[in-house]
Amino acid sequence: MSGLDFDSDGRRLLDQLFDKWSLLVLEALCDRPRRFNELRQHLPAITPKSLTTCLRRLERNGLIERLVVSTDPVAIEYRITDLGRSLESPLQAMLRWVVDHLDVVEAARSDYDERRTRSEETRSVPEWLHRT
Amino acid sequence: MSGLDFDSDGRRLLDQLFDKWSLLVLEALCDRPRRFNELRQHLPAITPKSLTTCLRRLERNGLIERLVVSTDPVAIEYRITDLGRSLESPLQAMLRWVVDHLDVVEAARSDYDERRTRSEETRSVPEWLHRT
DNA sequence: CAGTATCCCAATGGATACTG
DNA sequence: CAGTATCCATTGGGATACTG
Repeated sequence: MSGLDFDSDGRRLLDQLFDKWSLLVLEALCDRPRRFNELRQHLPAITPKSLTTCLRRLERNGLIERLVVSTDPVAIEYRITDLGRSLESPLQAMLRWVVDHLDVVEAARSDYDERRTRSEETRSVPEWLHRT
Repeated sequence: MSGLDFDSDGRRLLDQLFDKWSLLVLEALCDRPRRFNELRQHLPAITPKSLTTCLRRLERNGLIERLVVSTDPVAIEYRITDLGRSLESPLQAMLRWVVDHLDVVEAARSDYDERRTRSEETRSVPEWLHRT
């Protein structure tokens, strides 16, 4: 009754879905099919290696397809599948939440850090909390 | 027009939100406030260290609160904040998608792996794709 | 263009034991 | 009960260079 029951399978699926780039790549492909280097441009910070890994995973999970288009110099494009499309709206909702709440989360962090540093002048804030 | 524009800030926020346990912990707290060991029971595989880390992060991001309840032996409970609550429905949607599609994703994987192993008898499937 | 191949480091997170 | 302290293994992922 407490909502969803996650056994280890759910846990692991979550891992693969939410790696560092998957959500962003998936969103880019929701928009329209794209090619490898288009995606690289769209996600400026991604390295070719990471992008490859990410695309293979999404493909393996059935969320996207890799298509070899027989044009003159063959083009390779990635496009979302029906399964991937079914994730679109939950995905968009999450991403939208993130952009809509960037500032308030940021504020919460400053707040937290300040309270921490004020109350205990001795111990400094663990820096693992600081990476944005 | 391609939807959301993610600069590095969005990227990093995503990191912190989607660590290995955050979503699950957050969901557990959406249900009702819980105490440390309650959460441990609810997430059987989590270690105390990971749970602590996760809770501190969520707290720092303003999604949950840590409350010291002055009962006889003091009780400590974690409860979701309004900010955290605002994430509830996108979160539930994502988790629901996952449970609803566990089997079809699983099928897609078997499919992918089989096609791979069939087409190239030589190279075996990279095992990093195998961890469920 | 669409990747692969290496090298390498930082960080996540498991296991375990201990504590106010 | 609610953590903290260590130690340690894995790995995700960046940088860079190379290739069919």
